[in-house]
Amino acid sequence: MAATIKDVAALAQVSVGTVSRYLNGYEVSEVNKRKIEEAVRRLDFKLNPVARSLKTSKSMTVAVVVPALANVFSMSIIEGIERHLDQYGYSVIVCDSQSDVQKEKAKLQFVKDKYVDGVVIMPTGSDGTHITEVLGDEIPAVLMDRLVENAKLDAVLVDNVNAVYQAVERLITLGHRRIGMITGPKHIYTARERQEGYRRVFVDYNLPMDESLIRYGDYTEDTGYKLINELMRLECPPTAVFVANYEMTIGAIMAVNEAGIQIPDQLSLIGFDQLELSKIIRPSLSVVVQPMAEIGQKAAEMLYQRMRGSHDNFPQVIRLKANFIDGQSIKKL
Amino acid sequence: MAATIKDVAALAQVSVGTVSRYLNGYEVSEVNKRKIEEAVRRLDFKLNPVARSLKTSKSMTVAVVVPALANVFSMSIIEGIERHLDQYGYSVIVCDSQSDVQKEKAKLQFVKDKYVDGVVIMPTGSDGTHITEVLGDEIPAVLMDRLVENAKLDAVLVDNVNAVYQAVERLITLGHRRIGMITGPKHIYTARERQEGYRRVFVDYNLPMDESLIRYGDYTEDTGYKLINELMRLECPPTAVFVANYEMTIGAIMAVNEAGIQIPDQLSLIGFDQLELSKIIRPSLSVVVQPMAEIGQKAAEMLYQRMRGSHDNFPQVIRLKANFIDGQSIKKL
DNA sequence: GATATAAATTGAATCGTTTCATCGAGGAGG
DNA sequence: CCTCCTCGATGAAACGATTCAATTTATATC
Repeated sequence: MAATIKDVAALAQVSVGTVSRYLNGYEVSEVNKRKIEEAVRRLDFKLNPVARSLKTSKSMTVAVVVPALANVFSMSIIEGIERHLDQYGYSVIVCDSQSDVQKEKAKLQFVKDKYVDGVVIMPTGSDGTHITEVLGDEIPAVLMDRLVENAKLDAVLVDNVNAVYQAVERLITLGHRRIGMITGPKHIYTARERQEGYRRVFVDYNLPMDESLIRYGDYTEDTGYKLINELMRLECPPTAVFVANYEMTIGAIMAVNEAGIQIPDQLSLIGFDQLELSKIIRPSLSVVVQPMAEIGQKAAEMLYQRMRGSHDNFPQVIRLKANFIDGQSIKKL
Repeated sequence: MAATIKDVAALAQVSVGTVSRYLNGYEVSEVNKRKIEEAVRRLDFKLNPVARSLKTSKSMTVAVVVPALANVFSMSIIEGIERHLDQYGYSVIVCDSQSDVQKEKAKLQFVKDKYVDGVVIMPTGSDGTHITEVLGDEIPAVLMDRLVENAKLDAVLVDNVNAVYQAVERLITLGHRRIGMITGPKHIYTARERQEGYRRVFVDYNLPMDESLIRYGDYTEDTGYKLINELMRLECPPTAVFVANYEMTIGAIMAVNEAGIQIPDQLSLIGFDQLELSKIIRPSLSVVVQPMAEIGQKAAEMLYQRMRGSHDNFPQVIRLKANFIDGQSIKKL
């Protein structure tokens, strides 16, 4: 059906080896070069990447494994990755681990078996044993957003500690003392970091910290809703709440709306991740936003270097800054 | 390095042909079956999909081409596709055409050259000539969300006409007559459909329609912002506005907030696409929501049938219903 | 037990590349 | 003129599976 390298060789009257050399950018004589180009054109020859992969064990494909595809965070990152790797001829296959470590492992095995050249992964658990276990060290992997234990890997992270620090510090300086925090599961890296940022403010300002004001959700809308209600029903409720991811922020806002709590008069609120929140909600919500496209781009860049065989200062950890966007959802006490 | 089918055959003392039969689910004698299973286990044998692809010309990969990755609509659909196709062992390559027909064509060529088994595409233009031109008819393709001219293809669409009809009808029955509409570019299928829904209500209710109240944006936040301002600055502004996609809805809400326009008292508003909008905005926004996951799932299902060689009633067009979610953003006049 | 039929097995050819040992031509140096 | 190099060209052997014609084995029938 489609022309093969043999057809090209035959038409150009050279050996297949020569055609292959030409196709892979090695020196061939001027005259052969012209003959081959002519033949390629006349046959509309396209190199078969599958056959090539079989020989080279390279697929020009990378995989991105995330706990969920359909959220702004994942997709912005994936867009960044796709855009960056596109220029080098790589394609990106996406995998949804559905926040399940078993599934994550299965997906890694799956893409490994498919001979992907690299993977960027947003791990779903705090342990990374299975990652290196499956991928070995032939397939480069880059972590993003979350660090894991028991796996030496490159990573692109956001400085959650200081992002949260900044937000909570703002609350403190405006006079808040009872500050609620709704964060993620203790076993997730980013959640721990965000919590640490919170803690540090209290330490640095030498203020007492009330552990009962920290609530651990699972990064879903439902828990955001539930936990803020818990906080507000305390006999001495917080005057401000910081919610440490997007979905939970949505849930919290819903709860607040339903309960008719006035923001910022009755409660100051800081959200996470989505600039839009600040723009469409009234009063405009103060939020911590992460540089999502940049995470994707940096991860892609790092992975690309590794796939090209560079082992410079491995494992490398890049930390990007998050921004605190001040809105009108904080009251000065 | 990794075990091959030959190693398995050698260890099990059968021919590679038999092993292959076993692996592909054909009948093998009980005793051979056991021997092969034993060998597979001991060697930790994994079938090499690349080698298989070379023989079968199937890559067990599909591509999804969308105008933009980083929006909820695309990603929800992709999630639906990935989830559905995962069970059959397919992987999903994502491609961002950046709303550029040229790039779309290039991406199609790219994935075709990679031997994908099928593609689902959300076309960026109204013409589909390049799609069939590139893909030929060996590679099945399914359109989603938008129909194109000059290409006979399966498609999964949303009944935009009636979704919009429902929303606008609601406004009419509540007494609104000057109803603004902010829709997409005239050359995009969904935009035309949404506009048609609007028009029909006026026809059916035998009411005069003011063309100047229909504004054509480009589905971005910016134009949503700009166009609603234009509408509100008319000497006789609309009492209600329907915004026909998510990004423009965001823009419109921003503009409304900035201008201090009270909803629904001074203006009734209906948004699009995102249930969240209804939940977090006060007063809760009435929205038309599309069944995004279902679009992905149906598209995947159709594509799967085609990839398996079924040609039943081609080209098949599936239309899904959108839902109108009533909020508190509409005032009874 | 002989024969016909069906089912399971074999092993080589094949898919379309890359790679590598080998070869030949042309140029430089003596 | 001869030898030594260098470089491009050659063609066959991989890569790891599937497939198919040919062959063996098992099963059924009389």
